[in-house]
Amino acid sequence: MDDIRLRFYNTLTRKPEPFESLEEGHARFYTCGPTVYNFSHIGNLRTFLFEDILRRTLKLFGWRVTQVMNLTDIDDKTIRSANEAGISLREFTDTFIQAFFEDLDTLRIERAEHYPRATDYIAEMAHLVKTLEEGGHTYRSGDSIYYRISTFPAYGKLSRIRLDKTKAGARVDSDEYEKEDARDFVLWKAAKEDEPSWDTEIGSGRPGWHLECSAMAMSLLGESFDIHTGGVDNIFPHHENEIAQSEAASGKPFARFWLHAEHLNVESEKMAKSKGNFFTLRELIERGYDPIVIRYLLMSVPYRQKLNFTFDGLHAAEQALERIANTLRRLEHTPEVENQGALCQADVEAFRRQLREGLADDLNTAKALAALHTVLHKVNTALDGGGISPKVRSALLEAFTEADNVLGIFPKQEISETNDDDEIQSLVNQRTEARKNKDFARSDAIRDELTARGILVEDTPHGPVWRKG
RNA sequence: GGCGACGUGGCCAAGUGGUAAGGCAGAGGCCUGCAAAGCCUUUAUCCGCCGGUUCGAAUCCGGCCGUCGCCUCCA
Repeated sequence: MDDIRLRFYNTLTRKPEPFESLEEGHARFYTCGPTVYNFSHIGNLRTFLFEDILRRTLKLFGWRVTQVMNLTDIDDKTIRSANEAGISLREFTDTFIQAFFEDLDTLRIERAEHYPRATDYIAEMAHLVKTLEEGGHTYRSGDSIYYRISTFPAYGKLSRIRLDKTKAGARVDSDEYEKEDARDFVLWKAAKEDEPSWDTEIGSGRPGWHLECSAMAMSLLGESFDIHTGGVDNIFPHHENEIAQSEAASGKPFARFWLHAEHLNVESEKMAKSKGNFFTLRELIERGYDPIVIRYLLMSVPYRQKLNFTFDGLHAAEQALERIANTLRRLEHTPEVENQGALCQADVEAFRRQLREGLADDLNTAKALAALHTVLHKVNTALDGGGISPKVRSALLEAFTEADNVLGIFPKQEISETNDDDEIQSLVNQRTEARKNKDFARSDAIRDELTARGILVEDTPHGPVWRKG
């Protein structure tokens, strides 16, 4: 299985490329994180989930991973919202940073190694501007500092945008500051009275958005690293500007791979507050949806495809997961057989291979999930037929653990040993007794009572199995 | 106008030259005292349309139609 090579579609080259890390065995990547002025919506989370699959896949393929995800805790929106709430910026963003981490946990998204806050890296940002100034890439207008795009010939290499062909006047620049060229962007905003500002080596003010990511990425990962990710909307101008800043300052290539997650639509429409189809994770959970169902749905479509988030889709995901859980439960409650069994080692190996091939193919989660469903079907058939031998069964469980380390969708071990377990077991036993005596009226009555308590009983060839429904 | 993505059965979706994975939903059946779970059978001679290349295309090329995204701070 060592022959399977990880490949990613690189926005920079617009081609799939085999992944190699700059540092032997160590993959370093930077992911644009949330602007913490609100709760994360499912579109945000889709991108964060894609990054979760990325880091888990890198680990599956043997890399040590260092992931950095920034927290943008200073921008126009955070400042305005904090002012409206009448609290400090720090206090305001703390709340949403905490909420953000809660949402990650809810969706079983693994923690990155670093979550730098923009406001903790002001000195680094100022220093980066200083370097750019010394290199002649900037100019000042008022007390603000701008990046002069004409000094960076490679500008546009990521987005392949040609600024001279861009539709003129498509959008009026609302910035109050004076720029020499409409294409230039602000690195450093002059201090204003009602805004937070910092005194730095380049003067007093606050950082521009693009600057934050360049400074934090280079501080924590170095001037060159392996992968940079984000949503497709970041390609231009954000990532283009990051490249311009970073490479002009360091003289070295910034990130080698650029991976971008497509957006998510809701019921075929762009998610927007004005359309009433805007969902935060919290809202969906309040409506009674299991976070794992949401996770499954979000990963059922590969990250570079638009995903149409629908309630029908949520139901389909729910059913698919139910099927997975049922098979795992069957496997757990069915005794092993002495003979060869009806599932062979080769079936397990085929599953492991297909899972890896799917993930290696630019994180094709749809393919990976299909591989899982295929092996699950084989398991069910075997369980109905010749059974599964101890040897194959243990290989299978190992393969499942490996798969779930990447997918993260298996039901968690139910450790909820409630106080009435004995009572329920007693009822189940009484029902079994009644069935033995063909007293089906009584056995059905007991089953109804259990159902009312939220307990589902299933009669298997190996006796009754019950669970909380 | 510039750059780009996409169009596969009722729905989601895999598939990038060799003859349509998988899931959900529907129908019939097996198993079951009845259920539940599971299994079996069944639903695309066809992959937006037209033309071309090829022994052979959903997959390559050209045109058309349609949907969508970005074009200065929205994942």
